[in-house]
Amino acid sequence: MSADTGAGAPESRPHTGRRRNEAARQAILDAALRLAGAAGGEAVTIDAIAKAAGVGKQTVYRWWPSKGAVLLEALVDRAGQDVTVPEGGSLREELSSFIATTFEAAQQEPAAGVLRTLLRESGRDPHLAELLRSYTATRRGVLRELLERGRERGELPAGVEPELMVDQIYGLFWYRFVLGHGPLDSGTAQRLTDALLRG
Amino acid sequence: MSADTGAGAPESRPHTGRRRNEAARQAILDAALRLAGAAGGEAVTIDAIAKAAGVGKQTVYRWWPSKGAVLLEALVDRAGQDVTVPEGGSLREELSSFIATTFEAAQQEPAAGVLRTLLRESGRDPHLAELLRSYTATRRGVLRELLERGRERGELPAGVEPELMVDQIYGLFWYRFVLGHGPLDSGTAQRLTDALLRG
Amino acid sequence: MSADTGAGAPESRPHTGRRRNEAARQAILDAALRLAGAAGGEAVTIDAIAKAAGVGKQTVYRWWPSKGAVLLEALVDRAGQDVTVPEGGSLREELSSFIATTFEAAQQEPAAGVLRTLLRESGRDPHLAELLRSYTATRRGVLRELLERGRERGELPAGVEPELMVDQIYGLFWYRFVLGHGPLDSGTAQRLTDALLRG
Amino acid sequence: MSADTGAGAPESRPHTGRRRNEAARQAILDAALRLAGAAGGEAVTIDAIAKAAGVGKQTVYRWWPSKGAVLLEALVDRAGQDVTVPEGGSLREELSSFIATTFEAAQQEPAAGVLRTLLRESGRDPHLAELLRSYTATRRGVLRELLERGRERGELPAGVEPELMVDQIYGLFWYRFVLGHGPLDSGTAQRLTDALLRG
DNA sequence: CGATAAGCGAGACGGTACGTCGAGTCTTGTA
DNA sequence: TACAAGACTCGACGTACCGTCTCGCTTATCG
Repeated sequence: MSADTGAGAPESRPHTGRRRNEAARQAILDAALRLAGAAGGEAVTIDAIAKAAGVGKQTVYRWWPSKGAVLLEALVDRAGQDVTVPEGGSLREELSSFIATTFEAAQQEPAAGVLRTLLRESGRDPHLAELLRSYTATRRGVLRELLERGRERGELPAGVEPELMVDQIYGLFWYRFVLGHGPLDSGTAQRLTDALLRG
Repeated sequence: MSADTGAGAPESRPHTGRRRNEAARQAILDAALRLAGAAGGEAVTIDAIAKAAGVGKQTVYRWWPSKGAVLLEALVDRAGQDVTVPEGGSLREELSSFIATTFEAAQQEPAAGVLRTLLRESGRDPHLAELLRSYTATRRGVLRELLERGRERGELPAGVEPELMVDQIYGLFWYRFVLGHGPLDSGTAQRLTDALLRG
Repeated sequence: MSADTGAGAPESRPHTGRRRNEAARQAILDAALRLAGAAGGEAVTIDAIAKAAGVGKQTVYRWWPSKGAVLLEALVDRAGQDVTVPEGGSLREELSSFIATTFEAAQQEPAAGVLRTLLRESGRDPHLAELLRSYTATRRGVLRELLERGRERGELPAGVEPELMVDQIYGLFWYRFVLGHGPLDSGTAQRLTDALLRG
Repeated sequence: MSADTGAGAPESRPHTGRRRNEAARQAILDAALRLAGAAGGEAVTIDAIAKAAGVGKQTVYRWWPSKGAVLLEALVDRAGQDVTVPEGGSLREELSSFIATTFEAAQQEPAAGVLRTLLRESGRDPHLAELLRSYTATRRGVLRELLERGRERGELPAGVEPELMVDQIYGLFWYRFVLGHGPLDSGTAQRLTDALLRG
């Protein structure tokens, strides 16, 4: 996400100069998460993040192209791992559990605030939109694998397309998350699962 | 949407002074639509709309609370009526047609640009978020009625919740519309319909 | 200096929109003078001027191209008029008095601070350099007229060039003002006058 | 000018580690001169000098307190020696020649650019202002000696103060050099000499 | 009719955040 | 210990929009 993670090629000039300050990176991500979570959707400015992290604004811009990129990395680093893929049950159980966990995790701060801010910023910032696209693709991939495993076990109704199912699930999630007109609780997760696996 | 010019309450002083300039209203809506459609996601500022409409900024603020409210009204006035509810077929036919029409209508300019801009602005502007909430509620209502009519005709599988179905449909639509990772064509509409009515 | 001073041509569209706020203009000039005088040569930032004047930064930039332009206008408006041209004496008396007054006026705050800041900024800002050039040209013109009047009365030694004399006077002034290695008092003014009129 | 590398005091540890790289010093001075001369008044940043010299920024700061100090040393080392004091003529001849040479030398690149940059920076940098003060004091000293030798030969008019004459000469020079409103040629040098020695 | 009350185009106003630039300092690995 | 490289904190820069507030003018309605 941030600096060159891959590289690998030892290009003769391995590195010169001062290294990236990992403490600063952590402080920035912490501050971003804290502000986005606390403000719950309020305006989170780069100046505020930098000040809260005790860091120069330039240090933020040096490593991230935009506010949203910071938040996305913060989300992935900090709040991303709490949706673990359930294993060892029927597809119905696994799917229902996965959906319920996703719903719950996304609605707790600071994740909820971060998601809202990400959505807001992605409208302005094409680069973030791209990052968000690949982030969601990853998430869809996880869910899709869960479904594929179910299909291999013969638990998926005939004629069902995993691709479409995945988008129905995440689509409903985002739709309700943004508009807030309906609940995102475990009951909903259960009913959605039933509807999807019906037939 | 805009301020009620009617003033239904029979106050002692019903109206004095110059009336609202309808031409200006049209020019503003036109300009908003044009900019949002053309830029296709670019920044649409109030200054730009006012200038493009040959209008003072105050004239915009006098009648609409925010940029987004202008766009929403433009959408409803101009690009809203092309999703007509199909009647006189099986539920499967009606639903598939409705979804396909919705998909298609939303992907043509200027509607697509306007929708994108609305989404973007709704993140910043709580007032617009509210408007958008009620706008989408209206749309959901239309779809829901279609489903209810189908249920009355006994065409809905048992145990199906229209509320959830509606959100699966619009959820998938927005999810793909925003991220653009999958198609929103008539084939998708058909497969989605099949999946929903399965069982 | 600031807004359209000349114009004159009534161009059919005399004016539209809100007028320039004269109070803001005064507040900005006051603040600039105060800061430049108090700091005595310290960094005077646009932000500081705007804040001190209770004005948005944009209002400064709307009317002046740079910090220095503000200061120059402040100088001309406020601190410019205290060097009055003496009349009704011998050239020697007039000149000596003019020089002494110039020396004295320039060394009092806020004028001194403003002059120093102007000099400093003119190095960075070509536009200000131009303004400063024309400002100093005006000042030279005044002194030159004084000399010409003396010449007409036959009080100027033969073979003397007023142009050169003017630059000797102002040159010495700026040289000592900037470097501070010698006094700029009435004694110096007297001796300089004597040296120039000798022969 | 730069840090005394000598370390004359016989401490127990006269020197440890790597010695100063003379090539780097030369490269820095070269680069500074080149940039100041080429840009002719443009912004000369420390980063730019360091990069142009193929040197780390720290190496500049290790040996010079500021950008201006670099430039001043460059000026003294490279462009300073071309104003030789003429000897063996009448005071009038010597003075006229000295002034003309000064005028000419200062107007050629890179000296002119360096002088302008020095002047500009001295406004920001108090340390440089001090250096510049002592540099100009040296120059004044040279000119003053020339005048004193003339006085001893009885070539100076009675009642003339060398101190004032020196400042009239250098004052006029800087004044015209900065503002550029009048020529600094040999004719001017001649007329200035005549004016100063009149009487 | 005049008085009063809007609406209008224009644009200046106080603010807030932006993303960039340069300064001087600090931290690497290498020489 | 100096050096090239380059990351760091800091502070000012000039710009972009925001939503509000005058201006002078143009319509309308009312007494």
